[in-house]
Amino acid sequence: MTEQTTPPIDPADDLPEQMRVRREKRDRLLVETGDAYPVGYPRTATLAEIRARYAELPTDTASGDTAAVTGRVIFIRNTGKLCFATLRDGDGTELQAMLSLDRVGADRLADWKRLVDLGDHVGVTGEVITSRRGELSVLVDTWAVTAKALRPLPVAHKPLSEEARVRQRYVDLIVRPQARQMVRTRAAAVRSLRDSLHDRSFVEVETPMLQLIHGGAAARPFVTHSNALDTDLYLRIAPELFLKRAVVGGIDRVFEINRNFRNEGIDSSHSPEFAMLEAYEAYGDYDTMATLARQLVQEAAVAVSGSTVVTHADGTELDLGGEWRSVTLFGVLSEALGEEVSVTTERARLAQYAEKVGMAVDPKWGPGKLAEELFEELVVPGLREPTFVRDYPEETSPLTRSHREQPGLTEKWDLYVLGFELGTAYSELVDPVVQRERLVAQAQLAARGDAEAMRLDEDFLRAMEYGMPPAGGMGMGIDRLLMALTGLGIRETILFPLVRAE
RNA sequence: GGGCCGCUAGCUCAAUGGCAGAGCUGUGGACUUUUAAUCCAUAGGUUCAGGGUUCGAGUCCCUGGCGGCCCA
Repeated sequence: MTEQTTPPIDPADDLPEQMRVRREKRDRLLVETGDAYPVGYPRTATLAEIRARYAELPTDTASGDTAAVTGRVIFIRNTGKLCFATLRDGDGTELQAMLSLDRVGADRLADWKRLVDLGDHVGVTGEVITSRRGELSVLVDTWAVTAKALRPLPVAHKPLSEEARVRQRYVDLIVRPQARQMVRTRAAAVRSLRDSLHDRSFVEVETPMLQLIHGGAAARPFVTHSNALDTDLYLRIAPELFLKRAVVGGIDRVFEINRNFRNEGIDSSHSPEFAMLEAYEAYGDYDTMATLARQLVQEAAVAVSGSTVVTHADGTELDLGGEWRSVTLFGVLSEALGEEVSVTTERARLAQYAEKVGMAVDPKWGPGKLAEELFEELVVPGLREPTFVRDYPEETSPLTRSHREQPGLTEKWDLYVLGFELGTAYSELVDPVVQRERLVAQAQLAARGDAEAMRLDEDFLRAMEYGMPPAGGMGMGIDRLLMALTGLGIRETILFPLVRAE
């Protein structure tokens, strides 16, 4: 129940002291200087421009030039008659401002000490000089608060808790250079992917996020609702079926970089929304896609770090250069088991291996799925260097062309690095009759309650019946790529990852 | 879904069942060359929420919330 007659309690009354103090400073700025949030500041140079222009200015020298600069106060040291502040620009460049009694006068010096806090945005105008310690500085004549911060910054030299970093990324970005760097690293990597694909005549398209039927992968979808159509829609789990429609229509080299949504677990390597590159190339196959994937990653590494050898946050190096190791699924699994297994190995024997290593076996798994599970358990954690794992069983890859030489296998590879899957590619299945058979089988699984199985997409099958050229298709996780390039967890690579409500 | 660990000042963290603390931050003061400045003084708490045991609970028990790790 709301009491209408009494005025609401001033929320400021209930604030922690430090926020109350900052609000009072804001009020004083409004009253005494007219504004705490002016429309701008007559800036003549960015901090980076000043740093570049006066890089050679010797210690304890006055340049004779006046500049007006802006930045967030990230460091402040006030003494009796001389104050120092470090300003930082959005690009991370820092520059010192110095306020001396003889330049700004007693009143404005007192104002500075009284009203300016760590975290405020300010503009300062004065001569560009170097301090006695050689620090490039603006010796201030006039200054203004351009945006008063009402919340204190966290302690600069203690790491924020993991949770605070993710929930308040804006604070993380202010206090942690690596967080700012990740934003730019990610942008550089994504830009590199686009440039590399454009260089190879791939056309970028955007296909539906909202789909009537979700398909192209095995995953549980998010469901939403269209009021206009009065029908449920799915957030896409993959763009695959639309990109193939585009190839049918003659977009021979096509790609999309966009988000997929999977209504599944959230942990250090899984986000419910994740960015993905998918590319299709008419008259390509899984070999041309392997070359493409390798070049995309190597060019992204160079774009991000200048070398195909990337250095991770913990200091370890990862060499992404050269040709990459290429193995077959059953070859590398046989190696791990110490005995030869193949796609024709009976399920019972594979189940024995699973039991031996203490793996839980789902009775619904066929021999192909069982082999893949064994591979994931025994082999994947050790795949640190980039490795193509080729030739998966037909059983688990319904949208993949059968192997041109080996019955029961498909022309599919998964690319592993640092023990996780970075990408996957197929020689695409383009026979519409076989495609329909396999999709019908999947739909029957769905009817038995397998939420991950695909429903039958008749429009996709109709498109295929018009004839899709032979093609290679490839998918790569963008967040995973950033993990490979930086060695960080997925929540660090995503600027604003989904978190539970506070 | 299961198990374990955590949640205390703005931030990072202490505190045998017995007065809820430190550093940084803040506030007041000193200091015209600081670089995580220094010195003096000082403020700041619904200990995640609710319930229970107890003379007494941040601490023990129960329920819930949020987070992390491991497992499925």
